[in-house]
Amino acid sequence: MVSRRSPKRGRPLKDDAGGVQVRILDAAQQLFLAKGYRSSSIDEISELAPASKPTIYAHFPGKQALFAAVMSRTIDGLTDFHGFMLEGRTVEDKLTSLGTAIVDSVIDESLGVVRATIAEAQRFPELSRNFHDAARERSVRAVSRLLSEADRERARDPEAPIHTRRRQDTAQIFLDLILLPILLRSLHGERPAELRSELASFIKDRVGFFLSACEPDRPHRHKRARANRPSPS
Amino acid sequence: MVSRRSPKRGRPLKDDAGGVQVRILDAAQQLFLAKGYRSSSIDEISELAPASKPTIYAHFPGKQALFAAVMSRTIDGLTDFHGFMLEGRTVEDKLTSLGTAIVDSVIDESLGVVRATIAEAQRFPELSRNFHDAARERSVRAVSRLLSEADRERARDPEAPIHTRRRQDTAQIFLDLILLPILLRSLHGERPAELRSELASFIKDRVGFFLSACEPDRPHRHKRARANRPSPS
DNA sequence: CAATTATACTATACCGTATAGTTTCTTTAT
DNA sequence: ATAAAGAAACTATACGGTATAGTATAATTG
Repeated sequence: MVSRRSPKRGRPLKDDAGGVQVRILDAAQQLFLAKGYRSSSIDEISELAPASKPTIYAHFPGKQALFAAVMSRTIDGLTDFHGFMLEGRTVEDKLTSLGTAIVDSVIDESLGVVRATIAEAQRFPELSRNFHDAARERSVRAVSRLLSEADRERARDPEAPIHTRRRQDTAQIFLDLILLPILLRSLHGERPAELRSELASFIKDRVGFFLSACEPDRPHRHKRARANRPSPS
Repeated sequence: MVSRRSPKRGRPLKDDAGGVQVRILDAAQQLFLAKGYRSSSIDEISELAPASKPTIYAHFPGKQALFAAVMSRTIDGLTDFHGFMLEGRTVEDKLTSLGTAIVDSVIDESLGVVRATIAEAQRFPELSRNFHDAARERSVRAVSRLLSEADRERARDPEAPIHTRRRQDTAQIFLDLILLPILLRSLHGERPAELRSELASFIKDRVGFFLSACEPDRPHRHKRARANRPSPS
């Protein structure tokens, strides 16, 4: 009984771009992110790669190391929002488009990693912490830069650099207001299709709230229209 | 060779308050929440309860059912913030104490359930969804009520009921601004000790931002300090 | 020679069931 | 009443079957 499925054996072809290691990482990533660490077996990875088990152990000392390698690689490949551009005329439009782009990107790319790092926070504490810290820092940096840009466009105000620190806090708030709620719902299994229907109005709402706090002179859409407000006392 | 460890065997005493079932659920909860579904074995649970394996299977049809039972019970036992009171003189103080209480409560009670429901969102989709939806709804309801109260105390304004819907949105924002970031950091393994040091200033900051958006006339602490603020042009 | 494959193997872990024995509560017969 | 019989709930232990991490061996190919 010879090989039954694939006649491919022995040394890999010279042009096996990337090679076995990448195939192993790809397969492992797919399974780990979909089913978690404990429920993904080396045999499955071996079959999916495809790569024989000994080969896997030749490249990685064990399952844990493979998981760690997969996660680092996945994290490195995540979008960092630095390429995003601000579209729209008003500040509100700009921020809405930014929020939408961020949410979309995270929903299609990062859900698996986030779930995996949270699920395995006990088994791989350092990995989980590092991922979260790195993701936060990178996203805050990028959003912070974009917020500065929006601000600079709106009113030429060159005294900005002083508030760099504060501006990062503001960027963090922007992300927490818009991205986190959606992220949490997605992590709990809400399907993208259901989300998308509410997304636009949700983001618009949150951007409105965000601007209410940032722009003192802005009419306050959130609580109640200014006109209706009787002097409160 | 008779029983070596515990002489307790056979039919349970009539006043065996709670009984084996509770012991099983307790043990299962401890393990499931700490190590996840796949990494907790029935044998371990049996040993920890303590309860023999047949007994476990007499009470629950299988591991999945046991997990589901554990999660429902855990969810039912979660604090729903309804007993919380508003302390402090100013609105700011009231909201700060509310935020602190909520964050504290979630950090020491709910982390495990949240992690588990997220981790097993693929295996138990309904459970995960239901948990998230219920938790959201309950917390929003409670916070919403407390916000109304704070508002009513501040300015006697009995026209409130009209804005019920909006007020729930506001409560949701309050939670998203204050609870979610801390929750996410905790889920990624940040130790409570590290968090506590920043907590006070973080919550104060977020409450400030929240109020900036809600109270039009409020001085905007967020953007720049009140004292430092030169008339902004 | 170097990388890889197929295959078989070891050792363990785990779910779920089966068997037999123990203790306590409840019912029934006297 | 009280003793015997039975039912109920549990324990300890072992077993079947499967899955899984990791290793060993020999064959194959560039």
